[in-house]
Amino acid sequence: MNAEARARFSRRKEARPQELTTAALSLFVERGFAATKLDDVAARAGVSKGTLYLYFDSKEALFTAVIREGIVPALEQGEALFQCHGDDPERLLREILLGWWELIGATDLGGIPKLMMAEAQNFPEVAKFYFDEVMGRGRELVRRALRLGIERGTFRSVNDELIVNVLMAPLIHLATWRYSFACCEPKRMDPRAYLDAYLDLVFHGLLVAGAKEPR
Amino acid sequence: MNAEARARFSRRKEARPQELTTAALSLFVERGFAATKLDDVAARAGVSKGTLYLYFDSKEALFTAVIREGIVPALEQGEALFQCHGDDPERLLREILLGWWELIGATDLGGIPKLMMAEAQNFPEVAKFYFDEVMGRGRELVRRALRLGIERGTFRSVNDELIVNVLMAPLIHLATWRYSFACCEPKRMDPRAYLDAYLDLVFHGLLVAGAKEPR
Amino acid sequence: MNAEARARFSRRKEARPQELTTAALSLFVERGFAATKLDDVAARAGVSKGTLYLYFDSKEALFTAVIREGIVPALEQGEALFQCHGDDPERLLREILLGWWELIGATDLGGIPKLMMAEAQNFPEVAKFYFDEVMGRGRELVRRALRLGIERGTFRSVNDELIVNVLMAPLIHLATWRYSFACCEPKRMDPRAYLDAYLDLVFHGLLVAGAKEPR
Amino acid sequence: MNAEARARFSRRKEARPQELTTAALSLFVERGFAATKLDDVAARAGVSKGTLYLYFDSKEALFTAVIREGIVPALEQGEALFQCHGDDPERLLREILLGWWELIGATDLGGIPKLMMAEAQNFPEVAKFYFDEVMGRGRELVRRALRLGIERGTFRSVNDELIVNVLMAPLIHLATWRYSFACCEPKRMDPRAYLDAYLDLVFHGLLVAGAKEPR
DNA sequence: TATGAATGAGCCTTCATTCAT
DNA sequence: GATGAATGAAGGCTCATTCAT
Repeated sequence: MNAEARARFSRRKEARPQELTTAALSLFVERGFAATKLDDVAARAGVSKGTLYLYFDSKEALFTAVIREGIVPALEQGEALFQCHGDDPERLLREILLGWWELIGATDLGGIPKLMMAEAQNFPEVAKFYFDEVMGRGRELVRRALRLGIERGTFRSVNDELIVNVLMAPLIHLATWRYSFACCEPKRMDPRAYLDAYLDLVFHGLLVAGAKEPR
Repeated sequence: MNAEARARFSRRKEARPQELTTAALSLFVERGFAATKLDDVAARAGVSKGTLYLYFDSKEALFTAVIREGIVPALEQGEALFQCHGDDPERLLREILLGWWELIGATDLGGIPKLMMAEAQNFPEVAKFYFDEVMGRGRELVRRALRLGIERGTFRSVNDELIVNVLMAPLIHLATWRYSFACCEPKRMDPRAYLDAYLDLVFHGLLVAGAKEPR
Repeated sequence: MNAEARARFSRRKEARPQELTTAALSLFVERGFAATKLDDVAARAGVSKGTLYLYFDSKEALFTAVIREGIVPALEQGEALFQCHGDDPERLLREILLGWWELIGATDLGGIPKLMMAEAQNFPEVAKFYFDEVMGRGRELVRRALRLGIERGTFRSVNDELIVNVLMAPLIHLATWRYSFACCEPKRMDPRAYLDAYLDLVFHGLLVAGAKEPR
Repeated sequence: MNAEARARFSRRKEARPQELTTAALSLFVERGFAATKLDDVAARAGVSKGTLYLYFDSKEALFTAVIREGIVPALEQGEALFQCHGDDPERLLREILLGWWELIGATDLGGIPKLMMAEAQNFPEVAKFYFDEVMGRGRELVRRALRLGIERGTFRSVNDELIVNVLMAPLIHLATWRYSFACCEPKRMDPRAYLDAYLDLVFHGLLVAGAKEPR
């Protein structure tokens, strides 16, 4: 085997796990874990059923990989983005929330919250990991922005611990929507308009009365 | 068998379907539809597996009944409650939102949104029914309160169609939480405190700037 | 369900495990454990594949039951038979050896030694049970007869512990033969003649020189 | 590549088949044919799984080779050894029986009888070959010694055809033991002591009454 | 009406076999 | 010749569904 061929081959081999988790994610989100057949996962990834087992020990191991390896990169990317905007709490918070949507909610990863909520009780260990490492880190970003705004007197003095959940809920809801009731709507909801209405409400609710209008 | 015994027996017989849907709901919510075994549903309802088929044609028919017969009564009860409070939009909206929590979110029915979201794509017809008849009617209640407040000049002029979703999301999130990540929390979130922070944010966001502080 | 029907039904149900272990034994002996399909076991027992799992948790549990429940009754029967012949060592030993053949070797149980030898390393726990509870008890019978003969001066003073194995080997060999090379023989070996030659050799080897000819 | 290296490499290449059959034999004996994975055979031989198929067409072909090529050389060696001792039947027979143990029973080949008995019905053609070419030739050696002894008046007039089987059984039993119940024994049986007890019994059983004590 | 033994289609998983490198 | 990734047929096991009682 010459070097080039090995390289191509090897590139293929290294890409396999992600090809498989991507295929698995889309089907798990669409149908749920138990209702998804590994045959279909393999077919969507363009390989045979047996190939799956070269990379994952079991269906459950595949699920774990889908969650663990799916979202951590996006999370790290997000954390990197929001480490510098230290001076304007409103802008910082707005960018974090919109950034979540653009980096996760609007992408293929947007189904992970739905999937993880549906399966949390069936996979307590994965749920614990997701709760601590994924949700925990995401919430910390939001909370720091809230605290900064409160300290600066830009935001009202809210309970940041609880408000984080309230703030995230409509975003998660919107992401989940695409994989649940979207097809029931006669005319599709425009995510952009939903986000505008959401941010408008949120910042009117957060900014202190005398502050200038939210942008 | 005397008349009283017959009556009790008959009451029992008529109660069977609901005993079964109740058992099924709790398991469907906990594990998901596909991962729930009819054996377990029957056992939880205290009957044998075969008995299930005297009342429901199939597992899917059971699911349909769980959704259709589970939530419509609560919905009707809710609609009846909120038909009269016509004069104070803020109080009306607050009571609708809190009422949803108390009548649905905090009860055994609180898992239905989670269940229905998870299975919407597997049961498009049930999802359509739920979207139109359950969510549609619930959203209509909220929207009417919003419109009233806007017309009266109590609320800012928001896009009521979109804001309804934003308003409901944190409530649904809280209800779903109990069946997903609640067990991951080191110290449990207090629903009452969450609701207070939520309503505080929402009404600060909705009331016009000059209006008196939300209660 | 009336009493008679229930009885017949119930008789059926109680007989099932043994019907299944009997079918399994014959196939395990014929093909080996790993090469035997549960489909075939079920078919031979006249039931469907799923029925097997009403009575045995797994293929391995079926194997365990085949061994444990197959041979212990025969063993107990054997022990009961040979508890009384205390006065004539030669006759006692002869009857024990022939009795083993008639009660086990020549019956459907005759394949168990072959099966157990083939699978001992795959099922160490079952092997331990078989070694201790089955072989151990069988060898003890033979050894007691040997000792009695030695004490009485009928048998030469041999190492009874080791000779037990030597004595049993040709019997086990004959039983195993039926499930291995029997079909390779152009003309079938006559078990009766084999046993006669075996006993003739054994008693000529055991009896003290001066003793009268073995019968 | 210099001549020496080529030679070593080539020696290696020619040794491959035997390295593979040796690895396969040990695993087949330990676990049985069906329960042995070719992955493990290849790993034990230090090659990759694909390499196996350069030398054997299928798993069954490997089994055939294990039996055919494994034991025939030992058999030929044995036949060569015992062609000359024509004058002393007792010594001849004793050396044949002990020779079988040392050449086959005590070596890696000792598991073949166990393996072949277990798989005879699954591989009728190999069984036929083994029965005719291996067992047949071995038995013939023993039978000739028996006949010689009977003709000379050293041995009693036994049915040599049947007694051959009786004589071989304890040896095969001892060889099989190592691969079955050996690990169940609290204290291991000493093969040498077993063989002594066995030969003592056998020759006391065979020699005519008046003959001098067996050695 | 109620039961629970029986069924068999279907899925996860394994592993002998192939083949591109 | 040697490798090991890929294949897919086959088998253990589950569970929704049926039906005799």
